[in-house]
Amino acid sequence: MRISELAGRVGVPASTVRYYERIGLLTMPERTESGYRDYAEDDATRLLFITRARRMGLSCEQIAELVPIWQGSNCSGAHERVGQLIAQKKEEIVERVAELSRFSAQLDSVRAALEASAPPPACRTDLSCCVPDAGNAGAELIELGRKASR
Amino acid sequence: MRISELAGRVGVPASTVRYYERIGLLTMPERTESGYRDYAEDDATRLLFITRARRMGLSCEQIAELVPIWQGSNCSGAHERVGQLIAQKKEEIVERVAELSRFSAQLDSVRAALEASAPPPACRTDLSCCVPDAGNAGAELIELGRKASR
DNA sequence: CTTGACCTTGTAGCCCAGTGCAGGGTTTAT
DNA sequence: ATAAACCCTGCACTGGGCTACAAGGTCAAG
Repeated sequence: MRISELAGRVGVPASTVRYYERIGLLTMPERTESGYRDYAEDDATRLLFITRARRMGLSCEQIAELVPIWQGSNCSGAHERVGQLIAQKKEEIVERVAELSRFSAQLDSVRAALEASAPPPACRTDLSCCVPDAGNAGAELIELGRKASR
Repeated sequence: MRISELAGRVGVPASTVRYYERIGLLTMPERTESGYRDYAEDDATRLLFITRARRMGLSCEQIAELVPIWQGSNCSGAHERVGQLIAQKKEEIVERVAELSRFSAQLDSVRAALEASAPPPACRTDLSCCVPDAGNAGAELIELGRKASR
């Protein structure tokens, strides 16, 4: 498939695909007679992995380290390195989740404070005040955090 | 307290504190006779909030929107807006946590695949070995990926 | 056989979030 | 009273991750 089809499927601009190739995140694809890039299905999968990892806040450099492992393509001495890397990533994730739940708690307390301080009538003209419960997201977060850390 | 003490407490360079002031994330503090910035305790709390939010991947712009709310300082018509914003942020957080835990699971399955395939001794010297069960791990990742995207 | 949509390379530019001077002034310790 | 350690402003620069543009080649439809 041509570059714009690949890009379109995954939802990134073609320029980004070329950029990923340039920095080595995507391998150089086959070329047609006339020099057009010609991608295989695998490339779509790989690009998808990359874009997801990006959305999760991994840098291109980190992804570059992860991709060959994900594709199971690098050998010699990789085993312990991989274990190391994965353990490290998971630690980061656990820490991140913990921070997220703390942040969520902060947000909760702000809302609680706002609701507790009966909004002075002056404050609003009418506006049936203050959001209904935004869900027990806090508890859910902690639960998720525990799962993630196992 | 002076800028470097504030910065030191929160663990950022003083230059970053000045930067946050410049872009409006931190309000301009008192000044000493000689023009030095002179911070109060509150500023430390606020800076901490900011750095946490940054570490969680919020942009400075998003934080700028959040900070005045967090400090409960803007009234008139803020109530429903606040609730909205907080609910939205929390949704984002929940989604983010979910993604993180899915990613963590992906990493687990990669490691599991690697460990299952007892590292062949040949692997050390012979570059042609390459992780046997890689294909399987890949499939699993794609499966996980599909789940994630739903 | 031309028009328009695609592709190529290369280089340059953008935005964000800082970071690092230069060229000064101030405070504190010895 | 002098050195070290801080502080000030302003401006330039970096690095990551794209994104746009120029100048051209390819290809299918009308």
